[in-house]
Amino acid sequence: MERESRLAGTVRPGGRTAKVRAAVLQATQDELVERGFDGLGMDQVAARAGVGKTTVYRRWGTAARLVTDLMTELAEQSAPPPDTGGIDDALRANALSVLGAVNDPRLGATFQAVIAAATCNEEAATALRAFYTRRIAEWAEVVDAAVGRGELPEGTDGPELIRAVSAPLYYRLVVTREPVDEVVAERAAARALAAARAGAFIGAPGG
Amino acid sequence: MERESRLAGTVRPGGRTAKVRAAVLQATQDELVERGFDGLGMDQVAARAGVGKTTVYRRWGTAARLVTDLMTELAEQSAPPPDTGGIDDALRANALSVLGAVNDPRLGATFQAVIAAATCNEEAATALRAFYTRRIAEWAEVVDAAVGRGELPEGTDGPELIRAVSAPLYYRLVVTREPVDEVVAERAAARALAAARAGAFIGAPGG
DNA sequence: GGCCAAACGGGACTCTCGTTCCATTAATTC
DNA sequence: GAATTAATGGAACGAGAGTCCCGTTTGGCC
Repeated sequence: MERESRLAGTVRPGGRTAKVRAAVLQATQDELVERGFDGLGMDQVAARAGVGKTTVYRRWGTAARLVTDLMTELAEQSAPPPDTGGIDDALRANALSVLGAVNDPRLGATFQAVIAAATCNEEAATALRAFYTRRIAEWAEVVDAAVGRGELPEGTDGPELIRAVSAPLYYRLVVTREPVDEVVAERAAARALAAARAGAFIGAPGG
Repeated sequence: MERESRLAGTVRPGGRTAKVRAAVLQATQDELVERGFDGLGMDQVAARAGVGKTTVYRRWGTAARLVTDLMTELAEQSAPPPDTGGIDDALRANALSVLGAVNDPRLGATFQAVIAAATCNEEAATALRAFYTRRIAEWAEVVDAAVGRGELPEGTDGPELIRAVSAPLYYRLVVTREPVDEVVAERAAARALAAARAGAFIGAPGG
């Protein structure tokens, strides 16, 4: 059953409603760190936030929506890519920023939760895709600039190259569940760069 | 609460127990295709399999275990890598075999379910990791053979190269949820190969 | 074929999750 | 600051998932 909820776009911003939202999202993240996504109960979130469970159900409805709202909140706080330095530094910076996010206790737990929510909830999946589309587009500009400076072959597909940097990291995180450290991150950046320099990213229609 | 269940290693193989297991796993896969992992109910699986729900709870306990058992069953039916042809054909074959699995209606739904189960269940995660560890090791032998024939630089890390081929596919499947087709698969293989030829896979301690 | 152990099946039971109702509190408007 | 509207909170309710009990069926073994 679909429930009309405003989430971010509240009718009366600033005031009790905003306080409730902040408290609930905070409590959600705390619970994710301690119990993970499958252990996330609306009851416990409400109790932890000092809020009635009716309110949580009314405004979010499901655990997946709770996590989705938390992600969009955190997404607005992330830093933009740098526009200085060579492309090798930029790709390394990209890999390391992913690394920093997934290895941070709070962010990492949230990350895992969002991916878990996306695997069984279409709305969460859409939000996750939108987040990465924007993030990839931002970093792709850095690639375009590098192409303009002659650091990479003409026609190099920026979004594809950025995806190629983070793909190995997420593959380890989600599929094989191997630990991800600086060595893995830097190698991912180096390998993508090597393929790009060899012209392997030329001619792909961007997404 | 932990429940002792045998799953694959049944005390009395062949007979009623085996029939029940086959029927339940079949029903599980059918339900996954129709409803996905989050819509998987033990009741419905039991009913569909023509089996008492008590039996399903007794032997599997949770939906995650059901899916895990299904995966280990399917894992034993998968084809080994070819040992003929050049490394470029082999990597392409690897990417296309992943593609075939995730795009097959039944296998694809099961795949998604296993990953979903792994994100919120440690046992499923362990089974998934074990599956990929074995799969990667099998294909890494093909890489080693290519190194022996001089097709790739000495010291190329086989497991890492194989991971690099499938990583972009799973990244799309799980994280960005973009469609995965032959073009994407072949590009993934080509890019990994380009990086390998450039020596970007030399010197990584294998996993 | 008869005995025993193990697995299965049905039904009742409990408990958790999610919903509904309504009184209360806070924010906006005049 | 009084009226109005929207959001909150508590409590009771109902549905569904998971558990338990015990009688029945099946397969192994002599």
